[in-house]
Amino acid sequence: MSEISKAYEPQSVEDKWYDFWLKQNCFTADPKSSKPAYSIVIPPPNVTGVLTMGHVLNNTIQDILARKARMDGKEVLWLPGTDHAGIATQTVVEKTLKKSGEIRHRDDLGREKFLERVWQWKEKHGGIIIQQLKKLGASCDWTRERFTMDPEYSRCVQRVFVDLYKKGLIYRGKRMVNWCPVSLTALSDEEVVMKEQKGSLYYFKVEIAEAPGTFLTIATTRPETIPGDTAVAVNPKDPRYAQYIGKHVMRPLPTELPHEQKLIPIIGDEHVDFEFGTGVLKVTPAHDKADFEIGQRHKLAQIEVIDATGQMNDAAGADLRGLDRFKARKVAAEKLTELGSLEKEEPYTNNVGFSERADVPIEPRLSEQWFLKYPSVEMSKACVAQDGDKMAPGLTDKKARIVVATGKEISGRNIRELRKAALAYARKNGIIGVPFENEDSKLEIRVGRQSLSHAFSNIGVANILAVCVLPELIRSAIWISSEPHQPANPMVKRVHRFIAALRLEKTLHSVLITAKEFYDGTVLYDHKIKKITPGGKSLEAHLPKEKLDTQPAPSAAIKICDLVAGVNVQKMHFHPQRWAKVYDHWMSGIQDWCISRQLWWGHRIPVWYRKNKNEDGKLKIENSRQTTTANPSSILYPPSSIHVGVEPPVNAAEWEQDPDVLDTWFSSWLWPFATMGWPEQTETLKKFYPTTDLVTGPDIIFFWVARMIMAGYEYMGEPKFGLPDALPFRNVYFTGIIRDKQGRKMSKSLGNSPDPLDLIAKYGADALRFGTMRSAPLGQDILFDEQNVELGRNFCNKLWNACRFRQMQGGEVQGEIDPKFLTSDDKWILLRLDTAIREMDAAFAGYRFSDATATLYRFFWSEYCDWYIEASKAVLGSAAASAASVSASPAENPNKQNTIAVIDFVLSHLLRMFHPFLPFISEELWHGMGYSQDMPEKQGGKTIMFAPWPKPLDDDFKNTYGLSVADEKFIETRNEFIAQGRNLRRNANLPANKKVKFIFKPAGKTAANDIEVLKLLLNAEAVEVTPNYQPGKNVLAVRGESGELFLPLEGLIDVEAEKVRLQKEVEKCQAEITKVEAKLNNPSFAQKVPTNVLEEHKQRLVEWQAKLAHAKAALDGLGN
RNA sequence: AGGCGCUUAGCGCAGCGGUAGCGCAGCAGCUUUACACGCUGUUGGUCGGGGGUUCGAAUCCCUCAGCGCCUACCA
Repeated sequence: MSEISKAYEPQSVEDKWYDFWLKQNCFTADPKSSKPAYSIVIPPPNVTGVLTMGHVLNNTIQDILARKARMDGKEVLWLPGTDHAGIATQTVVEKTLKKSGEIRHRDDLGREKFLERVWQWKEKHGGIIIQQLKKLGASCDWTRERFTMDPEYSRCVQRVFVDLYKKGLIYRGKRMVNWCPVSLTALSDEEVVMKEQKGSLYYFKVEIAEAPGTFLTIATTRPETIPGDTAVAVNPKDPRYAQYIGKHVMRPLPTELPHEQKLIPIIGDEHVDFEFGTGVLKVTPAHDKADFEIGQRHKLAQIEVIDATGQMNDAAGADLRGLDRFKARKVAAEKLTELGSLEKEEPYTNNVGFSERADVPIEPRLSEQWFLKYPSVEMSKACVAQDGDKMAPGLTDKKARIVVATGKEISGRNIRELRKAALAYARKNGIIGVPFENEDSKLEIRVGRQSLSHAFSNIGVANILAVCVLPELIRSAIWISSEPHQPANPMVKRVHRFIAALRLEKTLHSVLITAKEFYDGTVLYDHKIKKITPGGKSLEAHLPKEKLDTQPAPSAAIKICDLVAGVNVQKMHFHPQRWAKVYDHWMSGIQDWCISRQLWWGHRIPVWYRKNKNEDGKLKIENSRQTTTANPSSILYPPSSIHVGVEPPVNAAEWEQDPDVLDTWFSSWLWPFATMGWPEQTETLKKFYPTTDLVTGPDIIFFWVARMIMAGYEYMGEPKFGLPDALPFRNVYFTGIIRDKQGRKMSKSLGNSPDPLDLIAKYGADALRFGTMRSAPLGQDILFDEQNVELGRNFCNKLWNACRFRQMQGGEVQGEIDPKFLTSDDKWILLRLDTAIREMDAAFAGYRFSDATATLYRFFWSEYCDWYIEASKAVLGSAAASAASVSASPAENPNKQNTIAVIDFVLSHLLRMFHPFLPFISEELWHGMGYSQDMPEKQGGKTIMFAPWPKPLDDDFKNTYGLSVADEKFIETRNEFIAQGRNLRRNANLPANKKVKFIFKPAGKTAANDIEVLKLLLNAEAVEVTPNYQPGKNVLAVRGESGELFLPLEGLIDVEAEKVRLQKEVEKCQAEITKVEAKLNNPSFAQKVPTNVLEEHKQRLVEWQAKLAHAKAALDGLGN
């Protein structure tokens, strides 16, 4: 680094070091290492995707975590890979082929040929995003790169399918699914986005067959589905219509049907909202989810009138047949008008589900699909730490008891409000039982059934101190335990969650709760013996039975508190934690997952059906796309006609494989362990599973995070892995969403999404990383502004030049600092470094990366460069002036040598703190400055990547070098003083380049160097030290702790500006004094306030009074 | 409709019970020998409105308003 350029040029540096790291295998993870493991799996990007700002944010965070962990001495695995992204990829390839005119439909090529083309596409575009990640500096272990359609990975997917099938969790069924008429596939609920659509609400009347002349009016947004109606529903409680239940109406469409086929029944169903529309609902079981369920309840027929492509079929009648569903809507409305049935049409806006990928309205459609009942739901739900969980450990302390014992009044205008307030209070303070309002609206603490319900729903398992389960619940609990996948009422689910939570405590894993124990009374979790105490005897002994339900008084509750404490479940943490609530909510209402997709690109379902010849010679194989039969129940195959297995059946010719593939997420959810060699117990799994952190966006919390947790429990929880916990990761960091300056989402159509590669080319990868991280506070969306990247670039340049400055002082790296020669500024910067390291550690502990960058920015720029470097010139400059030649050795001047040693000390720490954020420039300077030479080969000698993360300075260090808070305080007040001195110049209207003479009247003794620093930082011609100086007229003056500083104006400059400034100062002082005095004069203030605060205020008053006196004196000095 | 979050200087944010702060932008002045991708100084705020608790509120509570996100959706 002898000829170091004036500006940092990232382009020449970045590739060089990335290649170096790769060649030296710096990113590869060794499962045999004795170091503790740190692991993270990349959220696999779409294999054919390109890097977006979202990826930049996400992967920068992961890289920061990985690099920090390496410096902490961990064996780091950052496992990269890509996702085959079924629908997205297939759609892109299909579009491209159609665009080139090669095909009109994928059927033109056929499955095999089409897949060939997708693989070709993958080969061509698949590597792009990986290369881009490398540009960003991502330190992934590329030797372990995985793709979700790698042969081994595919095997994992099939194995899991087969396993879940055998467990009875995967079933095939004819259900209402979200059908995409463009992609021609079913979608999961998560792949459907709701959008507001303007349309019409059509009111049409139908005649009641049994009461000619009587009409019912129905409101609908979808008249085209009338031919599919098989009933009309009203709410049985609706007095207007209840009388008609059981009668029939004439369905107006299709018109050509004979009379008897137009008759459909009027049914009563609670689902009907009598406030909406007319209160009469047409029921189309084949094309609406809710209607389907009504149909199930009333055993209605299902008539499909819309085909897979969104066109009306024969059943829709002659008028609509062959029409597109939207066109058909208009035609149907016209038809109704013709029939005199349409009463009115009003504009109406409603939410319609859209296919996320194809961006067209989905069509609820009956079809045969594969479904999964999620496994390990209870464990997965309970393992994520919820808000307030952290209170659990302290719940047995006084705080928890006081809440109850004090019986604090909580008010509310009505019962509902009262309950809300009570719950909020309980949540905040820890509770025993749950505050509950009784018949007189008085608050009481109730232990019992109601409290349980509230406790579970509102406070979360971890905060519950005592739980008494009553018989009614107990039966439910047993039921749900034996039927884990049955839908259950909310109360039962809560109980179940509680039990799951108990089981998470290892000692409880095998505790069985018998029906008798439940039924006999109460079940308790006894914190002391860490057991559920059966039979409820322990509780009965302390609490008379009648108190349980009726007299829940605080005193009773306290007794329980002494005996029993809550369950503390803190396994996995979300950052920010509020996402845990979202997760919990979704897990509570979890629905079976439709896992089959009518696509070709993906993992083909490992199910084969025996070919059966019909009379016509055609193969009789269930094909979901052509099924129109109305059998809603799941289809059971005799074992001889279905084969489910990883391997195809023998006599393959007699079998036909299911044509469908699996949802992409059905492979992604295995990512944390399928990438590590599962189902074998590999070295990698042993060492690196569970992973430490996961970094992802909150938008895939359901798609991916939740499912990975469930898969983790289901598959890594097996005894053979011997894991204390099966969860796939310990922390989940949710990034914000990147938006543009105006707060809009980045999108291709808006063109507001910059290409990260352009930004890297323009500013450097480090600049992009730093700029992004600096503007990305935990838990908030990020407004992207190129200015941030520019700032990152400037920052790198500043760092570059700060190091350049050190280089220009010459000499070898100075390792030894001699306490004898430390200046005040040296001590100060060392103490500031200590603070910075501590702040960094705190920021990392809380995943607050923007705080970390703020600390780096402040310490390096505002403290090190602006103050320390400038002050150090007082020491360095004098020697430099006398020995400008290159050969001049700092050794000739021990003061200079020592200051350089401090600079080297600070910079070598600083570069390491920068490294996770700025990997390239920190590495370049690490070597360029020669800091690598002092380090052991494997700890920074070869690369800064493995240099140890700086530790805060310990007391030993501080004692050795005589660092104390007083040193810090001294420089800080000195700096304020200098700022005021500079302000004097400014107020005297002196141009910055004009050298003037200051007079300094020290308050105590002052080191010579401190005076020199003063001169330098004030840009003064000289600072004369005159202990007895008496300012005359027209002398500007400021006062600080170390003394007074004067600037004689010698009649050169007008003093008005300074007068104005001083006047303002006087006013400010007076205002502050008034404020403080007002407080101090308040008798209750002095009485009630803690003494330290009182002292602080008194001290403040003295300070402001002194300042005021000084300002007034200065004003007088100017001739007032 | 429910849930969550946000509202502090022109913009982006921090502070979360004890003298209102940071960065950017703005303004003024500087080729001060590391850096103009820089240096120095500096102007901007009754902390969304209202009420309450407190000796003391940007900070805690209630309430209203606006913005955003998520979940669920009524045909």
